Amino acid sequence: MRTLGYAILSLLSREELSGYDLMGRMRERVGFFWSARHSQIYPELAQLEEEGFVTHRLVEQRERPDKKVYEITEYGLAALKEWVIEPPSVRATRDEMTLKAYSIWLADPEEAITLFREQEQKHQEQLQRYREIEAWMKEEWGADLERIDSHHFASYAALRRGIGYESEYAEWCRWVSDSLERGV
Amino acid sequence: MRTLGYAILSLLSREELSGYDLMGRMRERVGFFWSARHSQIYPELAQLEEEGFVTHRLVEQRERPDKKVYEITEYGLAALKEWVIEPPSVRATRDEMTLKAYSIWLADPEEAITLFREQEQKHQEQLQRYREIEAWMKEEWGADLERIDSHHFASYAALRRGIGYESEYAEWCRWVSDSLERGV
DNA sequence: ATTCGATATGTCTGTATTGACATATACATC
DNA sequence: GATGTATATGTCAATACAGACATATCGAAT
Repeated sequence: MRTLGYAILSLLSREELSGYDLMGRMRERVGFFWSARHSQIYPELAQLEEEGFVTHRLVEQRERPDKKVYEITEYGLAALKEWVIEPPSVRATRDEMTLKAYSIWLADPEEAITLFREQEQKHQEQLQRYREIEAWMKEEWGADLERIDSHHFASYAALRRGIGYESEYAEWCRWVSDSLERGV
Repeated sequence: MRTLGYAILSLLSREELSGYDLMGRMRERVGFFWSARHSQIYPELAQLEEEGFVTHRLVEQRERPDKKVYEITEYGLAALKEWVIEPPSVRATRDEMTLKAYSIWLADPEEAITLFREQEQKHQEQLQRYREIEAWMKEEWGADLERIDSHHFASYAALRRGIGYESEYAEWCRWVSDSLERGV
């Protein structure tokens, strides 16, 4: 199956969601390591349903347009459980900034410094947002964060990756811009 | 222009290469942050030539099949220099392991531990390879690594990102598997 | 009344990327 | 002579993904 399919199942295993709400959850919860536009999500939901991984029911609403609420099936949950412990499909890491760094010797140092300082700032800001969520999780969920069969633990594990990633990225940007500044 | 086009230009700005040799260089030098199959590289070279960024000449060989050797043009070098200091196009980070971690609460702990230990090992091994290259660079290039207009500095800057990335990834995998083991 | 924004669900086209298919040369080994 | 491997260059089909196009409901504000 498609990784996007599992990303959707991973959200539906926690709560029932409409396509629209799924978009929001995707952005909030798993957006930093998997994302998709609605133009990809709606067809994927249809296919998941065709394959028997999810079902939907129509929910009529008074104050908003009606919606289709999707629920994971037993079969879908079983597929998700299997996928979780399988080795990941080898997928090339692609990072444009590292590629730019590889050609940084051709650049005007001042302009390169500006670029890397800006990027450092962006990753620093994202890191800050994650740290705030981390503080909130610890406050709100407490000891649940250590219960490995709790979805709170799983959320925290993913967040830790976000923190580590942004932290390392910001540090690297700082190292590059500092090196450029020393070399000017 | 396409990022792959710049990846190719970044290699051709350092040396002339045939499509086949470009494949090799791509794998060795920038493979960990940008990669492509030959089925993408050959058409890309043709398009870069059509757009005036590169030119090629035929080189006849005796002990091997003949080849097309590509060279970056002045125009191509100017385009590369501009691209290097431009902010990167926003590209979604996608990481399947983090997505799996988000659903780890559904998994059998023993099997999850195996998965994350294996992944830790893989990233640790890659980190080791990078550290060896780092040692070689320091030995071989010495003070050049601090000359910001030297391509050796740029190579080192990219390598540092690889080291940071793998180091952080391995550490995260270890944290996850240790947490799972404590929780069993 | 109209306009705007949030909610809600879709389709379509183009590009990026992978994996398979396809072909040819030259050397080394069996 | 046959087989395998590295070198060398391509095409083609399918999938993944982004961005644009398209439509409709409902509440709030003008």
